Amino acid sequence: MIAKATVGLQPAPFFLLPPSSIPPPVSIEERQQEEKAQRRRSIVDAAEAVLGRMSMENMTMADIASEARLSRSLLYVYFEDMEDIVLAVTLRGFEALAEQFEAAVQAHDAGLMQIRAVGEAYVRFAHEQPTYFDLVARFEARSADPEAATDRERACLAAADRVMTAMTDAIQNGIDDGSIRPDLDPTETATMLWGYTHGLIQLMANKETGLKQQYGINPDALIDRGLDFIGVALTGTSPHPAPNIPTEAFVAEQGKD
Amino acid sequence: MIAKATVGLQPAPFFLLPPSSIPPPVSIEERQQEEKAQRRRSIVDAAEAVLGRMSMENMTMADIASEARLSRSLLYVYFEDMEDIVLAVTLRGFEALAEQFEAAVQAHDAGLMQIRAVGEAYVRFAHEQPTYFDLVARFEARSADPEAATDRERACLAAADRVMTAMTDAIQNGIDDGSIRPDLDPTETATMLWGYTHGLIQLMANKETGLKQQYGINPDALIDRGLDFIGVALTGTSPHPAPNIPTEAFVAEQGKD
DNA sequence: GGCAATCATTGACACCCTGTCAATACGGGA
DNA sequence: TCCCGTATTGACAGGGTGTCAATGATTGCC
Repeated sequence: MIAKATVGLQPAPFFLLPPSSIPPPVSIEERQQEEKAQRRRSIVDAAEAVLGRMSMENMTMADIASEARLSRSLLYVYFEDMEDIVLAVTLRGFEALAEQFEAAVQAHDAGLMQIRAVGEAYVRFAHEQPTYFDLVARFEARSADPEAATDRERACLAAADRVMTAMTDAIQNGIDDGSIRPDLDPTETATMLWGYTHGLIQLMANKETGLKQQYGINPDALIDRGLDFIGVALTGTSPHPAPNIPTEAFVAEQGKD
Repeated sequence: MIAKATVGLQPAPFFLLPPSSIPPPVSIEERQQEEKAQRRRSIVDAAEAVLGRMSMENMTMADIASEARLSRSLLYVYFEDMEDIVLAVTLRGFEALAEQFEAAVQAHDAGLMQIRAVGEAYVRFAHEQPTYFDLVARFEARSADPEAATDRERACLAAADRVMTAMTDAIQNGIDDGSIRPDLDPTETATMLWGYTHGLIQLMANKETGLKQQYGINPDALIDRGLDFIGVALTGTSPHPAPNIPTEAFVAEQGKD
């Protein structure tokens, strides 16, 4: 990760600065702000590292503090409580996910392919960044109070919106280019698909071994099949000219075999 | 709630029993077992009642004990810890859900209708028994160690299996009666659908207000649309004879508008 | 009925975690 | 060098958990 450079404000040449200075900031106050932000970042880094090796329920403030080599009290200066810190890590997770989704959309032309790629990106995300995935899942499982949201919660919701937007765009593209049936509402469908894929991937992530040994299910194959399944629904015709639902009489007839 | 009657073992008429006796048990040891079970049940009742008015994170052993009018220490005699108690409530949730699913399947003849009814039953369940739904969702979000499972965890998994079986049966019925396309594997498809519907309903349950005010989405309508969507995928043809994916050239052409 | 044994129940304790606050250390400006 | 505001910390109170020895109740036996 590369820290974002301060744009449009050139620092003095390094050979004019006292040795302890850090390049970008100019005024003292500015440097103090920068240091504060840096400290905040290092706390979030520490929390992320700890979450890489233990679950959230077991993590304590002391764990984070010792990982960051700070006193526990200091964490409360920079963050409300542990929930606040965890939300900061969660925000990183959502942002990483949004980037993956946006890249997936850009990598293809046809809308249907873009949606498929988004699904595959989410599978990869869950696999390669399990810490982030767990945090995103946890956030999705929380009931979000509409108005009464923290700044940090709002930031997560905004990043989640980027995720949704990527999917909405892909669906709109698909409708425009004819690869997705036109009777779908892009926003509504994106929401549905988000719920679907999240649900399926969460199921796979958590019940993988159980499903494998109890039902003989191959997780990767199932996910593939699941994405195919969504593809069928996206291309198929509207459900309202009802499909082949047999009459009760027909079913009774079948039952005689 | 009416306690299940002990079948096939008639108690003595109540006027022949000493006033303190409880009808069914015969031997003393048997009665002690029954009392033990009753106490366990009353603890789970208490936990369920408490969960009806506060979230799991906020609940404490003291809350459960006071609701059950027992000392906190006693809870540890009957259960390992709070997790154990909560799992017992979760088991009730899974069993209630399984009953709903089985009833939904029995209420219809055509497989596709059965699956639709199962979906609607799940929506109703989430709406009418939110405590159970939250517990089921929490259980689904936990990574289940395959072998290293508590007895109580195993019981939950068994109840979850009933849920899956109801869906598998419905899909098999649908394939047999022609209302569902025959190239689907029932078990695999049931797993997929469970993940999908759970994901969608969880999304709706938690983000309802947010989606409503940010995207103008009507939750109930979205769920309906979502079940339609699944219906399309269940009836549609196999994806492998690929749908209308436009060539890159075609897309480029479209882009010129 | 009385007594010993067994079981159910409880209060008290030690430990851990959280969140706060007064006290201390640090660094810039006069 | 000293003063002042900020950063940092140790120590504390409060509350939750899980355990254990002590107490109370019930049963089996005489």
